[in-house]
Amino acid sequence: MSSDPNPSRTPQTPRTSAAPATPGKTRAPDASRRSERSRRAIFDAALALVSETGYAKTTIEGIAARAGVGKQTIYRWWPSKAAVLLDAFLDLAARASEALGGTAESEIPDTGDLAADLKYVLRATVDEMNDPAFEVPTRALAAEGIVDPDLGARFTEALLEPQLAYYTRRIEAARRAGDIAPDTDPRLAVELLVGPLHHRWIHRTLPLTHAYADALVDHVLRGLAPRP
Amino acid sequence: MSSDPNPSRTPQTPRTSAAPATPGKTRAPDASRRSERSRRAIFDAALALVSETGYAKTTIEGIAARAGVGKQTIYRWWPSKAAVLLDAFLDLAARASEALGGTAESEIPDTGDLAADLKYVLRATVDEMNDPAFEVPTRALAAEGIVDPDLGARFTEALLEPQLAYYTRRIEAARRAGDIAPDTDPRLAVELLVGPLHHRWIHRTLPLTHAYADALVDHVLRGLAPRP
Amino acid sequence: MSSDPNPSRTPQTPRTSAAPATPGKTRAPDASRRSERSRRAIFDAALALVSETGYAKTTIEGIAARAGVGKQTIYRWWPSKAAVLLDAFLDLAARASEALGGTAESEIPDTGDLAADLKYVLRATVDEMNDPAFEVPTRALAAEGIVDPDLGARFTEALLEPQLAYYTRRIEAARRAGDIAPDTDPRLAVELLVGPLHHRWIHRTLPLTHAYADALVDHVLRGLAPRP
Amino acid sequence: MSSDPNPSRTPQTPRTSAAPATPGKTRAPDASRRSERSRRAIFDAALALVSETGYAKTTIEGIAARAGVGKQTIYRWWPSKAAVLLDAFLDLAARASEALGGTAESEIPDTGDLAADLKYVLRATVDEMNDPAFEVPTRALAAEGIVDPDLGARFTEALLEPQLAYYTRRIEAARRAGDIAPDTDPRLAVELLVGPLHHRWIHRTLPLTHAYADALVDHVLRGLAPRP
DNA sequence: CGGTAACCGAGACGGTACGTCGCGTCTTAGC
DNA sequence: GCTAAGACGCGACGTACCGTCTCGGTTACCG
Repeated sequence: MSSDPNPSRTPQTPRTSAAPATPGKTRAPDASRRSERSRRAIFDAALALVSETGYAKTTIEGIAARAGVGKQTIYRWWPSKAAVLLDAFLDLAARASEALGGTAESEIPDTGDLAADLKYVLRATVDEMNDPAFEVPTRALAAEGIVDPDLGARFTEALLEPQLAYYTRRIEAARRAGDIAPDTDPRLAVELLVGPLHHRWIHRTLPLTHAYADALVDHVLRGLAPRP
Repeated sequence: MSSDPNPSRTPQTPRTSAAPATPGKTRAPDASRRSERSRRAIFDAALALVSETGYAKTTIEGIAARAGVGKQTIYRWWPSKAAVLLDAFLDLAARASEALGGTAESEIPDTGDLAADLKYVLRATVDEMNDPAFEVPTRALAAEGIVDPDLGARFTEALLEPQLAYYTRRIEAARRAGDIAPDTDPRLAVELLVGPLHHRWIHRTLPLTHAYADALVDHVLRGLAPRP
Repeated sequence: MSSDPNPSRTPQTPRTSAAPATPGKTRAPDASRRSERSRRAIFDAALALVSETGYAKTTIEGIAARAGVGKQTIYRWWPSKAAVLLDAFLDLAARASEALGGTAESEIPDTGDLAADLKYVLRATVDEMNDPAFEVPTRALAAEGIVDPDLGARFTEALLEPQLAYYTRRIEAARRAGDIAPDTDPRLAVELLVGPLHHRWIHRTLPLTHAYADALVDHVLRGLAPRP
Repeated sequence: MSSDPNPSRTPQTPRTSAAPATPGKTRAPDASRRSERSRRAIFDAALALVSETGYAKTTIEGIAARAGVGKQTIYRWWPSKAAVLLDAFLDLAARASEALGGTAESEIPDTGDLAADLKYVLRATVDEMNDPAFEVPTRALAAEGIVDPDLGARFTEALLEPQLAYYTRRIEAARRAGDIAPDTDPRLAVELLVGPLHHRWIHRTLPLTHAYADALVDHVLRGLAPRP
C-alpha cells in the first residue's frame, strides 16, 4: 500500500464508477485535470476544522473558506461532508503509515507467543482510541456510518476491515501453529477481541486501559485453547 | 425499577438538576405546569417522523408541526433533537414494558442451564436489532451519543446499562452456582457477549443471526468454564 | 382639567363603551375593582422603556415585567401597545400640568400684542419639540397614529386638538380686537402657524429654532393683516 | 435629475458608501452580480403586499415568498422592511415619471400667474394624498421615518426635498419677476404652503380638498405680496 | 498558435431549518 | 374576580448552510 505511487486513492467520481460518459444528470468531471493543490487544502482544512470545532459544527462552506477553495470544487468531487472527511482521514492514515515504515506497515508481529502478540496490538489500539487526534474524526465517521449505510460501508471497507484482516491472519497462523483449537472460527475470534474494546469506546462505559486489553486477550484465548 | 411504573417521569429540566434557582442563562420553566398532552404529542410525532423519514430528515420544526405544538414548547423542555428522541424512546420502552407485565419485566430467566438462558436472550436481542421499528431510532441515538458525550451518557445510563445489568445478574448467579470459574469478572464476561454483537450491528459487517448468537455464547462460555 | 379629581382619565374598556354587560366576546372587566397600583406601574414602565430603548423595542412583555405585573393585566385594559403609551403620555401630561399651576393651565396669554404672544408660545413649542423627554414618545405616537387611524384619532383628539384650540381662541380674540382681517378663517390661520413647525419637526429637514418661530409668526401675520 | 432616466439606480450597498473594503460585520456583497430579476420581483411583491394588507402586516418573509425569492436575498441588499419599501416606492415613482414624459418631469409650470400655478400643483398634491394607491405606502414610510432617523433622512432626501425644490424654484422665479416681496425667504414660503397640507394629511384633522388648497395659496401669497 | 473547453475561486441565488422573541390566549394559585 | 406568573400555539425574525448556478480567470489540450 505504501508502494502505491498514486496519492489519489480513489478519484471518487461523484456519480458512476464504470460508465465513462454518463449521459445522466451531471456528467463526471475530468479527474486528470483535477487540482492536487485544492485536494490537499480541502483535506487539511477538513481535518483541522473537525478537530477544532467538532464534526457537527464543521460545514462544507467552512471547509471551502478555510481551504481557499470554491464550494463547487468540493461538491464536484465529493457527495457529502462525511465523504470528504472519510477521504481526508484515509489520506491522513496513508501518509502516516507511509511516513512510518516501508513494507510491513502494521502487520501483527508473530513472535510465537500469541497472547503477547495480541496484547501488544490491542494495547496499541487502546492508545489510539484514547488519542484525541484520532478520536474526534473517528467518532464522527463511525457515527455517520451508523446512520448512513453507504458511508458506513465505505468506512468499514476502507478502515475497519483491513485492520480486522491483520487479526484474522495472526489468528490463522496461530491455528496452523496449533496454539488454538483447530475448529476455531477466526472471524468470531477476532470479533471477540475487538468487539468488547469497541463497545467500551463507543459507549464510554468504562475506561479503556492496557489492563483491560490484557484481560480481554486472556479470557478470549482461554476459550480458544485447543482441547485435549 | 420494575416496581416503578413510569421510569421516565423526570420532567427533564433543561438546565441543572439540583440547584433550585439557576442563575444561568434562561431560568428553568415550571415543570408542574407542563402540558402532558403536548409532551405525549411530541413523543408520538418524533417517533413517527424518525421511523418514516429517518433521523437526519427529522427536524424540530417538523416534530412541532406534526404534534400541533409550538416550537418553543419543544425548546423549553429539551436541549436538542436527540434529547427529544431519547426521551421519546425511553417513554416508548417504558410504556411497552408496562403493557407487557408488571413485575418481572425482562429479567433473564434462570433455568439452571446458563448456555441456554444466554442464547435465549441473545437471540431476542438479535431479533430486536433486526427489527426496523427499533433499529432506526436506536441507530440514531447511538450515533448521536458517539459524538455528543452528554447524550451518550444519558443513552448509556438509561438504555444500555440497565440491559447489561440483566446479564450481569445472570452471570453472577451462574458463578455462585459454580457454572463458571469463580474468579470470573462478570462485567468482562458481559462485554464478551454483547460487544461482538454490537460490533456487527453497528458496522454491518456480517449478518446478525441466531446461529451467530449461539456460537458467541458457546465460545464465551468455553473461556469462562471452571478449571479443574 | 386639573380640576378633574379622577386620575383615570378614561377607563378604556377594551370592547364596548356604552353597553354595561356585553354578551359578546370577552365580557368587559369591572373597572371599579381595578388596581390603581398596577395602572401606575404600567405607565411608569412604559414611559421608561420607551425613552430608554425606543418605541419599537418596547414590548408588552417588557412593560409587564418591568412593572411587576401580569401580561393579562395589560391586555385586559388596553388594546395595543400604542394605546398604553398614549394613556401613559396623557397621564404624564396631566400630572405635569397639574403640578405646574392651578387653573389657566396653558392658555395662550393675551397681552394685546398678537405677534409677541404667538412668538412666545411657538418658541415654547419649539423647545418642547427639541426636548428628548417629550420627543421620543411623541414621535412614537405620531408615527403610530399615521398608520393606525383609530389611534391617530385618539391622539389627535386628546393631544393635538386641545393644543390647537388655544391658538384658535387667541386668533379669535385678535380678530375681535381688529388685529387681523375680519374674514380670516381662524382654523386656517392656526394651521399656517403650526403646520410648518410640525413639518420641520417630523421630517427633520432643517433645525427648529426660536428665530424660525419668529419668522413664521411674522410671515403669517403679514398675510392676516387687516386690509385698509 | 430630470435627465437621469433612472434616479434610483444606486445599488444600495447595505453598509458604507465610500469605504471600498469595510472592516465591519459582514462585508458588502458584490453589486455587479446582483440579480435584476429578483430586485424587480421584490419591489413588485413589496408594493403589492403593502397595498393589499397594510404595512404592519407585511413581512419580509411574505415579500420573499411572494417574490419567489430567498429571504437572504432581501437581507443581503436591504437593512429593513422599511428600506425595501422605500426603494420600491422610489422605483415606482421613477418608472412612473419615466413613463410620463422625458424631460420636464414634474416641474411646476410658470404661466406668469403665481397663484394659479401654485393652486394647480397643490390641487394635484391633494389628489395624490387622497389616492389610496399612494397613501398607504407613503404613510408607512413617513411613519417609519419619524421614528427611524436614518430612514427618515433617506425618505426626506429622496422624496420630499426634490418635491420641495420644485416649489422653491417657482418661488424664486416669482421673486425675480417681482410677484412677491424681494426679501422673501423661499424656503419658508414653501413650508408655509406645504406644512399645513401635510399637517392635515398626517393627522387627519380635516378633509383635504381643492378648496383648502386654494385658500392656502391665497393666504400665503397675501403675506408674501410685495409691499408698496 | 489561437480556440475552446474544462477546472477553479468566488459568491449570489432559492431554499430549509435553526433557535429566539414576542404576540395574544389560557390556566393556575393567591388574595 | 382581579392579580402575578407564565405555559401554550403561533408567526416572524434574522442567521447559517445547503446544493445549484453563474461569472471572469487561468490553464492545457487540439485542431
